Amino acid sequence: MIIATWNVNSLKVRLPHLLDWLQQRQPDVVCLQETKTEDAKFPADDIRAAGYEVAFSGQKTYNGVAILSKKPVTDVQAGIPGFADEQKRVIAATVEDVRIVCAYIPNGQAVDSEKYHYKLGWLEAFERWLADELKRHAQLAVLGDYNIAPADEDVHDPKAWAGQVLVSERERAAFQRLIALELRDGFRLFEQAEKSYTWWDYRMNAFKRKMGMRIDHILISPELAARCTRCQIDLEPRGWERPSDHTPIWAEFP
DNA sequence: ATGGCTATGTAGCATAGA
Repeated sequence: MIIATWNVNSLKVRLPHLLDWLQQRQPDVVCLQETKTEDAKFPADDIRAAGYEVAFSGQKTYNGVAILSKKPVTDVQAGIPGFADEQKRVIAATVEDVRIVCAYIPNGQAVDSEKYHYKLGWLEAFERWLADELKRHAQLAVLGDYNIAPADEDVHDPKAWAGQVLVSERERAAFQRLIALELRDGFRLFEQAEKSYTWWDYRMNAFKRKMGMRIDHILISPELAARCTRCQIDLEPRGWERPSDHTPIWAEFP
């Protein structure tokens, strides 16, 4: 089984890229973020025609998440239980024996802004919920755009970014609390190339200049980690015409 | 270099992303 995550930055614009990538990579499960599409306009028929079941929770203009799966999905849950949030940032579903959580964690805008505090509160609720999910599901995978670069090696210019949103202490501490629940950073289970990133700014040729950040992650429970044989960032779609600013990352469980 | 790009909603720019 291959599970993947990709912030598509508008599913409407990126649908051709998504369909090409599904055809090429043949992932079993794909988590999408920033679909920016209300449910009534979700392109479910195109995705089903490509051989995937799909569960989605979206809104106009902002946010929006979806889970695609070749196998049937059950127990679909949108949003964090008990946490009131207008923004469509989470959907979870079970595929075979694996619990999949797809998350678009808030950006936070700037340290100590209103949105930053929303991000920290959101992460607190997320952590509480995941602790509960871990008790119920031995095989748990939490995929998505975390909007946190966990360590300096995940940042192209750590000095320039020091203390800023995406790398600030409080955000990284929140990320480490997820790890402390007994979730592993799938990407770091394996040796990886230096300057491995999942997001590059559209401006200033950042992708070509390798000026990126690793902010999209696949966190997995110990039982899944024991089964994981590979975890890779797929750079190819970021080089396509009119790309998302994020590129997919996937993990394999034979 | 406090800009630089892209997407959306909506009709000339504002907001948001990261």
